[in-house]
Amino acid sequence: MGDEPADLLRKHGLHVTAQRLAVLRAVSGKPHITADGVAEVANAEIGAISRQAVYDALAVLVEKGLIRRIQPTGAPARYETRVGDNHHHLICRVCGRVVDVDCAVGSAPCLTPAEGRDYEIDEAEVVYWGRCPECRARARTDSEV
Amino acid sequence: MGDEPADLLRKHGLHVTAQRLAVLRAVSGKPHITADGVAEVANAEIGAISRQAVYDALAVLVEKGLIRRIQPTGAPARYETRVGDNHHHLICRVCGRVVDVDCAVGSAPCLTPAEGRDYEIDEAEVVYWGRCPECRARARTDSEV
DNA sequence: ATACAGATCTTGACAGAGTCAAAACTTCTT
DNA sequence: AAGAAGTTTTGACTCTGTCAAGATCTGTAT
Repeated sequence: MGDEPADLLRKHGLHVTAQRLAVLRAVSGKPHITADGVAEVANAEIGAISRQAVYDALAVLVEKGLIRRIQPTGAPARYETRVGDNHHHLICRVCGRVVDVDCAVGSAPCLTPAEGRDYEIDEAEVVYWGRCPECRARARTDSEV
Repeated sequence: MGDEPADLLRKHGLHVTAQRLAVLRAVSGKPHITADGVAEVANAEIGAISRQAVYDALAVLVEKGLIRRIQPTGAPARYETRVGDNHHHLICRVCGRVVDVDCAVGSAPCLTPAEGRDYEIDEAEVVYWGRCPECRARARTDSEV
C-alpha cells in the first residue's frame, strides 16, 4: 500500500474525493486528454462532476506534480501522467492527434536559451507540428479524385 | 518598386485593400502585437475595420508567410514580421510579456525530433516559461510587506 | 461516535478570443 | 464599363476557461 491513487493524494496533503480520483484515473487512462475529455470520462464514472471541479482538480494535480499540462498553441490544454522525464509532443495539424516524442538532444536541451537576460526560466515547452502518417495518406488519396 | 507593401500583396495574388495594408503596417510597427492591438491601430489609421477583417487579414498574411503568428497559451495570439529566421519566445507567467530568444543550438535545432515516425513536421515550437526581471523584483518587494 | 474548521464541490453568471454565415461591397480583369 | 471573384461587414455564436458565493464533504480533534 501507499501507491494507491488515494494515498498519492494524501501524501500531498490533499483531501481524497471521488472527483479527484475520477480525474486522476481519467488522465491516467487516456494520455493527452483535454479538460473536456476528463469531464466526460469522470462523469461516466461517478455520475456527475462540475466543470469547475474538473478544472480545480487538474490544477491542483498539476501543481503537485502528479500530472503534467501541455499547452499547444491554439488548441485546448491537454494532460498526461507521464511526468518527471523530459519529453515533447508532436501534434497533427489535421486530426489533432498528440504523440510523445523523446527529447532529441538529451535530458534538458532547450531549457537554457542563449540569452536568459535575467529571466527566471522554469520550463521549456516544445511542440512539433506536422501531419501524421494517416493524414498524409488521406491527403494523397483525396487529391487523386 | 516591388517592395512596397501593396506590391507585396499583389505578388502573393492578394487583392490590395486598405484593411490589409493597415494590418500589415500595424504588425510591422509593433512587434508582438495582438489581434486586438492590430484592430486598434488599424482603426486609428483607416477610421474603421471589422474584427473579422482583422482576423482574415492576419490569417492570410500568416498563410503567405508575410507575418508570423505566435500563440502563447493562456494569452492571446501575437503577430510579428520577423519571419524566416528561427527564434523562440520567452513568456513571463506573471505579466504575460513576450520576448524573442534566438535559438540556442543553431539554425533549426529542434526541428527534427529523435523519432519522426513518418510524421511530416513543418514546425517546432519552443516556448520558455518563467518570470521576467521586473516581475521577479516586484515579487521580492511584495513579500517584504 | 460527534463536532468543527477548513478544504472542496456545485451552481450559475461571466469573460476573452476567435469563428461562422450571409449579405453587401470592392478589386481586378476583360 | 461590367462581371466574377475576392473581401469586408454585421451580428450571432462557440469554445475554453474563470469568478464568486453558498452548500457540502473530509480529516482531525474531542
